Amino acid sequence: MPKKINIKTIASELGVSPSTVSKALKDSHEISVETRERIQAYAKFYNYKPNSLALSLRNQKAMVLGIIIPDIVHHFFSRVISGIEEIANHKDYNLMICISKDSYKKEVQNVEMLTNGRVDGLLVSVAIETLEKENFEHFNQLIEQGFPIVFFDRVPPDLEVDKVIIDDVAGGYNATKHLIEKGCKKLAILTTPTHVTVGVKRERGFLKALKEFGLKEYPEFRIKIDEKHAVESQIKEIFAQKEIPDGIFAVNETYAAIVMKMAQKKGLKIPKDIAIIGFTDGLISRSTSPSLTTIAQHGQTMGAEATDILLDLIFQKGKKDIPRTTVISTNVVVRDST
Amino acid sequence: MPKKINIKTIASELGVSPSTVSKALKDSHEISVETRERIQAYAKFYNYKPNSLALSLRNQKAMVLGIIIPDIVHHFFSRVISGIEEIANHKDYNLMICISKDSYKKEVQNVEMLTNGRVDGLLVSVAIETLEKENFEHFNQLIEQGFPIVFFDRVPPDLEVDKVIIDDVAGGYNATKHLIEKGCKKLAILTTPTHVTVGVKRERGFLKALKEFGLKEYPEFRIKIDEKHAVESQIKEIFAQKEIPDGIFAVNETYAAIVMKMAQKKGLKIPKDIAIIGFTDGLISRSTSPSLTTIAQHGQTMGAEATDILLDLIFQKGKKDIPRTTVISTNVVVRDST
DNA sequence: TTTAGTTACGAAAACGTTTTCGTGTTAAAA
DNA sequence: TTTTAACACGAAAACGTTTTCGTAACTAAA
Repeated sequence: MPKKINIKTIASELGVSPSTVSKALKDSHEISVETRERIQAYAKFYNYKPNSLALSLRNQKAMVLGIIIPDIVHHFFSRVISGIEEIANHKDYNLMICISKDSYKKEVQNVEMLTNGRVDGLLVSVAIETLEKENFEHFNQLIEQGFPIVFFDRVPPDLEVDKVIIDDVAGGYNATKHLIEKGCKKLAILTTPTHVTVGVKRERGFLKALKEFGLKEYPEFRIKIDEKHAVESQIKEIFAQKEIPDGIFAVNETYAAIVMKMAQKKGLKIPKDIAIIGFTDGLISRSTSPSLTTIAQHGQTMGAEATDILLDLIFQKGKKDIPRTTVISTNVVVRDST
Repeated sequence: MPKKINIKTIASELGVSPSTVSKALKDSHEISVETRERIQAYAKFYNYKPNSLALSLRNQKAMVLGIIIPDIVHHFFSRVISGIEEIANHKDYNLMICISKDSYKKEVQNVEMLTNGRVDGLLVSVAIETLEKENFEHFNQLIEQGFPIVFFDRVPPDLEVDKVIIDDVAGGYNATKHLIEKGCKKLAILTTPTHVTVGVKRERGFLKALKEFGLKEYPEFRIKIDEKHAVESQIKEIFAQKEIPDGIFAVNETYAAIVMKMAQKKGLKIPKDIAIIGFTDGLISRSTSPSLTTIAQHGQTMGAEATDILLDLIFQKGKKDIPRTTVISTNVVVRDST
């Protein structure tokens, strides 16, 4: 098989100019039928494909969307990407994915590398370290330049920018409400440190539900889990009290699965002695025994929605609408743990 | 903030030529110290970043690696990508990910789109449909052109090309051996249709172990699951026999989790009545009750290994070594289901 | 026969870089 | 004073396209 071929070689090989070749390949009527066919046949035979880089440079369009996520080994993010891919693919856009590993530095690097002509727009879920630092300068510059960008899931709190988020407060509220409706009175929550926005919001929904239904708050049943240390030993606190809760809301699947196992090890029956509800309807929820009632997050929908917005932004570049925040609602998936 | 700036604007703004700017930014000693500093200061102030497309076009290097995978919502593939990312990132390469959705057509499109200057090399796990069709023409062309390409996990069987695979036969063998050592005599296997190479290989290992240890084969306990239909009803066959098996080898995590639940529903104790072993050490295995003994696949290692090979290929472009097949070994992760 | 209008193609610029090769100026050596 | 060398910069080509504009040749109308 011969090496990769380009317009210039076709031109010189066929004794015409590059312009003629370019036009012929686009079926321009500027070129005579014979010449056109001759060129097209040659191109087909040698399997000519235009160089994307040259095209992008010329057209000032990369036909690529950039994604920056904290982690890829993560069911929810995979689903989001899947949603993004679906929409992007439909409009002939391709994906360039970078992983920040929740590091501020890597995120800054990723942003810089992607926004220099490589991509036409950016979909970002912010790194935890960035959220802790509260330093969004790298995004600010882009936004002021009018670079198309949409944030999803983990978003910078006070930035005037398009966002797609899960309705975490409502999710937390509904999860709690579900537990209460199942008859739980003493509720525990396994949540995250305060800088993880989603955890905080779910917790807020939890508290809201408690208040609304007139249930007591048990501070000793509110565990903020720091993943830097052993998760189990932190959860153990719940069972160390003289009175254990009769319902647990875990702000993610993993915590829910862990606490379920720990409870079972203590001889507690689920949901009879303790009901457990998780967040994120991933693979884990289905495979625990009993299977886990959860709040489904619809990551795919989130990805699709964010991409729709981004493509709008790219398309109507220039005239900027005011940024909007889109909320993806959740729903309770009832299984056997409640 | 001003708009994005480039070398030309810097040049005209500062009354020098583009060449001077380019050299100054690279600290060339061809340019006087004052001019250099003037240009660098200006560039820094206006946050100049070179356009990657132009660079790639000029250098004939994209500094991007292409990945084609069948699916991204898949723990194993996520891990592979994570491994790829780690190595690639170390060498300043970025990732462009395409998802074939196991469709032949999409895979061909992906290959074409990636290999036209956009990426310097390709990492591919082949779509199921392609394996069924046994049509690898789109890869053949690349290989003959000497385009750097490495296949992983799902590889084209008879192509002279670099591959990184899991030692599935050994994995299946070890899984089966483990069951036998635990005292199982009547072994069942939940496997895939014949065109899924990995399933077939794991099954081969299974059969090899049976033979070696002198155990009987039970054709009625060999279920080839077709995911196009309800998985449960196919598995049910196992329990419909008058004698049920005392050990089950599932060629993936999902089947293992499903059969475990079904067995439990029949009132069987695990591992007392039936031992179960899965394949792929993912999230599910940890969260079932009892937790699942599995064969760990080391997806991350596979990704890293494949990337190492690909980068070698890219680096020593031209002088082609003979293609090698690298085998990533597995190991048994013993948990509570056996 | 002149003019106007097609037809069919090529030259050149542009996208944003880098790099090779000149070249004009100045300073040092002969 | 002339030659040589170093210095500091610019022009231009190249990467692979597309597109605007120009124009030679031919055809048809006046």
